[in-house]
Amino acid sequence: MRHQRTKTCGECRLNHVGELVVLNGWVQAVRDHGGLLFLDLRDRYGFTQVVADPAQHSVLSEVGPECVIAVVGKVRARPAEARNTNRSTGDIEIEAIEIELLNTTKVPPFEVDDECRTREELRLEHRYVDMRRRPVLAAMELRSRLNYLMRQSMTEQGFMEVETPILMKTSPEGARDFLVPSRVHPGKAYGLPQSPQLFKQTLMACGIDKYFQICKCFRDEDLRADRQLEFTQLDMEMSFVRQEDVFAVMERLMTTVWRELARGEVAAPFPRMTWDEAMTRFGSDKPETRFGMELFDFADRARGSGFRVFAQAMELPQGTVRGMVVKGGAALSRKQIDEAEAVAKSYGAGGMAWVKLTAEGPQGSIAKFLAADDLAALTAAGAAQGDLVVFTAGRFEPALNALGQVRLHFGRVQNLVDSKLAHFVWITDFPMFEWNEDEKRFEAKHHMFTAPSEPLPPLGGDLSHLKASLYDLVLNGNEIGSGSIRIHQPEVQAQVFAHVGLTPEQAQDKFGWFLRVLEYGAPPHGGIALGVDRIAMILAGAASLREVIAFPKNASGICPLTQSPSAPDTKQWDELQLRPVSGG
RNA sequence: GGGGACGUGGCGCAAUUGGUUAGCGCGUCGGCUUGUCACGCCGAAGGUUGCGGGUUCGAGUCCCGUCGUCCUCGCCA
Repeated sequence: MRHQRTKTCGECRLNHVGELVVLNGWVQAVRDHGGLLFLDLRDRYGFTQVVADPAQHSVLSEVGPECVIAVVGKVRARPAEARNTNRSTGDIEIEAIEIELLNTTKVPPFEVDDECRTREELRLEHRYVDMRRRPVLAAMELRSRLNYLMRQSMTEQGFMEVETPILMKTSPEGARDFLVPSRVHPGKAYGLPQSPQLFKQTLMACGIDKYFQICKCFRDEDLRADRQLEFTQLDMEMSFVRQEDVFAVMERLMTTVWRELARGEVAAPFPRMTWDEAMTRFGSDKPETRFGMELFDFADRARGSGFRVFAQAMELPQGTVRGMVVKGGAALSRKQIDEAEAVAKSYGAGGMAWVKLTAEGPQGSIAKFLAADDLAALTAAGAAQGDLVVFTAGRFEPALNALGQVRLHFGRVQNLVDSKLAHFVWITDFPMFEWNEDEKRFEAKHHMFTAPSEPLPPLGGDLSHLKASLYDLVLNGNEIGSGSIRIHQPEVQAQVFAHVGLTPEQAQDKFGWFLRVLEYGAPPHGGIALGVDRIAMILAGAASLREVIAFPKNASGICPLTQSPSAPDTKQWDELQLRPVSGG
């Protein structure tokens, strides 16, 4: 490169007129008028128009879109009628004196413009072309700002950033670990962190008091639009605190972030809602609170109902029947109602009962079973003529969850959500354990290090109603953070290990080192981890995490750019004393 | 592992009920063009319709299989 830039492509204005400048960048477009040629030069900072006489610059015959060039030239004002008010540099242009071709390009796989006119597969395969597009660049810049604001807020609030290991001990519960085989210790493997959980708790025992880290976490599970194999967390932990202290730190952080990046004020403190309330009102532990259509309890009416599905549901342990009023829903077609039922079924409901309240009386699958008292109960729940009422029946969580999903479905199709709103809400008092039907045992709902909010029952006792000091931060129906007050007493920790079915030997083998941490004066502590990718996605208004990750994996976990994962060669396997079982 | 959608020149799309030589826009290449900024005008090249098999006189279109991408259920402490 002979000519190094003295200005970026977004820099020159009328006050630079007359200056001799050098620009470096990519050719966005060439407009050849024969005796006069215009060329838009682009870099991260903007576009600048270059004017040249093709006869004086033979190199121009080789220059096309996405070539990399240097332009030496003089800034001049454009003729008044030729100014471009759509661009910040539109009042000036560069009169080319010399053009240096820094690199040519193959014909790009797609055009570099703001509109996305190609499939994502191709964009990600050629991310180095795709990211030259302004919207992609803007998402990357947004993320950079987000990282900066998070670091700044946490540092200002007295938190210390500490890095924890990526190669660590694998752990049994929770998501599947990524394993990294050890060469030096054949047959053994490190696990990549699903989160730095135990290290950050250990840092509390270390006396760090306030820790944070923006860190990568890894979970070997199937991907989704909002889930990647590796993702970024803002991880934090603090000592001698109650959950309100954690909330206050996060509220200061999020209000700052929203003020700076969403150009909208968010009021703190955020509303709080217990898990029971979220489930019963919204049918979700991550309620979308930007519209109403709340669920109501129909259990009392369902008991002994002539409609057998309702009556039988009430016989189940934790059995319930819940309803929801869809305003104006009596006008919906059978097909639209069937679609809603399909949603309920896809989330495990046996079906979705419904009744239309029409001028001719109740109509629909369960109309004939509804007595006057039942109809009065629907009216009390807010239903009126012209509405549709839908129901699910079954065990508490599946029945409510299915109806909650139907609620989201109607919210979408009826356009009930104002997408400009940002509703933060803390969900508190989660159940501590969850019954795993496959393994016939209780397992931790969050993780095994969460403190119970009440004393643990004796071993073998019913754990289903036990609540934990466990909380999620929810934004517009998205879980964006999850945390808890932790166990800091080794005896309590040992009890929890026992309750989830770990023998003392297993507990020692997997977590003995951590029990010793607690035995040497660990302080009471708690914390939270925020999903940075999801927050960036919401701020960017993107539909997929991939839009805010520079080099994301596709839905099957393949990196479209590098084609990882790839097959190690024989020598690599040999060094690890490993070999694939099948040919591969 | 299950369900759904999609796959046609480099890119985005079209092609009636199975029927002529698979068409259009963008891009690419060549020519013309001194005020464009999605420049314009003229011309050209570019296709194993993802892959394999089948039905048929005839398949982009129908059937079976397979691969890939996306969405999703399970899964994700």
